[in-house]
Amino acid sequence: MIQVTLPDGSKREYQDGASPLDVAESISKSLAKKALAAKVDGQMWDLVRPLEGDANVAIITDRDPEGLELIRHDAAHVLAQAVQELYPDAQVTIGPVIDDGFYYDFARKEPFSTDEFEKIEAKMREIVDADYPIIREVWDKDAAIAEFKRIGEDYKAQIIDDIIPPGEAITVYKQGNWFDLCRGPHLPSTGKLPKAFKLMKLAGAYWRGDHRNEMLQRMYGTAWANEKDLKEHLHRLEEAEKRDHRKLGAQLDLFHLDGMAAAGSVFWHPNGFQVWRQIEAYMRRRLDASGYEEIKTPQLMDSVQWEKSGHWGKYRENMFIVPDFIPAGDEGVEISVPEDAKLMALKPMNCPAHVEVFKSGQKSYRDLPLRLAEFGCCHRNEPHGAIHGIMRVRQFTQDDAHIFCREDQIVEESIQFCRLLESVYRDFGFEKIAVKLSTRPDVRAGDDATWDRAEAGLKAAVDAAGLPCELLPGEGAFYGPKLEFQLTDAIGRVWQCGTLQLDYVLPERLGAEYIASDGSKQRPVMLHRAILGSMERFIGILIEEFAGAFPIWLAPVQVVVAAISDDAAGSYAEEVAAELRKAGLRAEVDRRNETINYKVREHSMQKVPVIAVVGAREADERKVALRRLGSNGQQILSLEEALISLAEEALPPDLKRARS
RNA sequence: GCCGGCUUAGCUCAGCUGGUAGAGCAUCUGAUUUGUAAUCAGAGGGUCACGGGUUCGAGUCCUGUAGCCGGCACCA
Repeated sequence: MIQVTLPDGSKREYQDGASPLDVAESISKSLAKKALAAKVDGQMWDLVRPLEGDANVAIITDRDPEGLELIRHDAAHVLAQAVQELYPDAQVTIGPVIDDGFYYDFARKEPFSTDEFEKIEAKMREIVDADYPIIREVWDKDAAIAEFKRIGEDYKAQIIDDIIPPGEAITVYKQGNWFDLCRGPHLPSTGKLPKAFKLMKLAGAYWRGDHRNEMLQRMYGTAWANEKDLKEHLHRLEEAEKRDHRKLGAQLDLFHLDGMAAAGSVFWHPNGFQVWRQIEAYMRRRLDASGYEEIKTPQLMDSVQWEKSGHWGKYRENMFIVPDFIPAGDEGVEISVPEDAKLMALKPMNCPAHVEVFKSGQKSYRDLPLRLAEFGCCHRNEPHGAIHGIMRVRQFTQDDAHIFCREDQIVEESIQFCRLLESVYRDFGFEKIAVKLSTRPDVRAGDDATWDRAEAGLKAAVDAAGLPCELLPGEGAFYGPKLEFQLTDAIGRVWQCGTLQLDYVLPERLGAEYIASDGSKQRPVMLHRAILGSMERFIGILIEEFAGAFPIWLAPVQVVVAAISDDAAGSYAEEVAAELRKAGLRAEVDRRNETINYKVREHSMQKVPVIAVVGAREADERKVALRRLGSNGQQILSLEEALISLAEEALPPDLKRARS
């Protein structure tokens, strides 16, 4: 007999060899029906796999997150089986579960087409209807390799060969006459897979994620416990698409991109640049209040400078190189660069220039920490496939700063930085910030004691700011550990925004030093840090976060004064707008010959936070009718009241705080 | 950079199996002077991304290039 403890703490006895399904059946018929798998002593377990002794058993259904994961994993297997039945020349590789679904990578000469999805989905449904039992088998490693090779599945054979230690057994799951290497667990049979799945897209993916390997064909799918959840998911995707910053950028006339004229660079329009200016002004105030000094450094620097910093050797491919010579002035004459022309490079980052500023003149320990900030415009020649809207561009402006300090100041500076960052993000409305701490890589500069201190310092800093933090062991830069602060776009893609990196190497390479209290020359430590990351990316994320409806302090146009008829209220509308501008608001007038319905609709779609409607009545009584974006009521105020309350409302969050 | 897809008016898109382009919105003009999400009418606007080919004839078929989109790789 074995004793099973259920999640509620109750204990039951079963025959030896009983499975979780027996446990479920003994509890209730309906539970047995809903059961997908089990958790045995915290480990996922097939429903019909016999228990191996006394255990804690929890039955997993599609209500559990683990259940949904099982469904998606099985959907991947069913997809693979379907594809192989339809296309016997396709080889299977891997097919994991991802957020909202799964994918499967196939090797096949001929490209798949999304036109074939319908056929594949139909075959998948057939496999579900066939209700093949999914059977777990334990195979010997060498036998498994031989078998997968025999049936022509070279990728599978290679996976087994590479990841399974010699002598260890592997598990194979069979459904019908199809089988796959898999750790499991799985549903008891294919009939248990809800048909709430859908193939979503095709993509290329390198075998084992290495660009030197051949490219496989990846099929992405989504799978849910029921039709309703699937529908909701698809609806969410549709809604998210409407928030795409590229779409809204055009609709709200914020910016445009032109891949022909300037691939990867943004043409900011008045509306978009107004948002930029508000953000920049806000950041300046925050930096000024936090002991930073703003500088401006050269866009182009001599290649010699980049050689010294080490970028020329390692990152030259990503830099824009500009030969320093005077080309022939005549039209039609082909330009040839003289061989002895000096080379310059557009800066891909600001650090070396900031070190130059630090180095000019003598620095004393009394000057530290020295915090040099710059809205630095950088150029990086990114691979063309990497460019994405305004999120990943080739010209971008970092809200960059470098803190030069003594080693014993690192922790305090890091804490201050994390607190500042947290407060800034909160002002922009971001509550959830993903923080990653990347620690020492295998190949690194500096001794372990220094790394210990540096890593502990960064950890202490995130803790002090009250931010949860995930460790990424081995992911740090070779010169120091780093913190990354990530935000998520409308469809769940994660973007790095803020960063804090410790650097002992660059001050050394470029010979930065200060005079210590004992008169000796010392190396400062350098903290690279950015809060927004890049203006472009951050604005892109803001657009998606707010679906284009910026909070009033950021909105390009804060108030539109719409006249009901030009004859009756046109000049009063001008007067109201002038007063609003005097009160510091960004206001526009709409006295076009259009109906008020039309104007309200248009400015609402342009996501203007406040529409001030004025007609004959308002002009007579010197009032305004305010209509807020997203509500259809109106608020009638005297002009004076409106000016005071709107000016207060439109104040940036930091200035609002300073008031109270 | 790699795999796949896409590219028709300022924008969103039609254009069947090849017979030299069409709608809505926007723009302009006129009428209307309007009370909270589209007033009516008229007009202008396209080398169908670009280059080459097949064909009597190409937006449509083939091919090359570029850009964009979705992933992958990259992201100091």
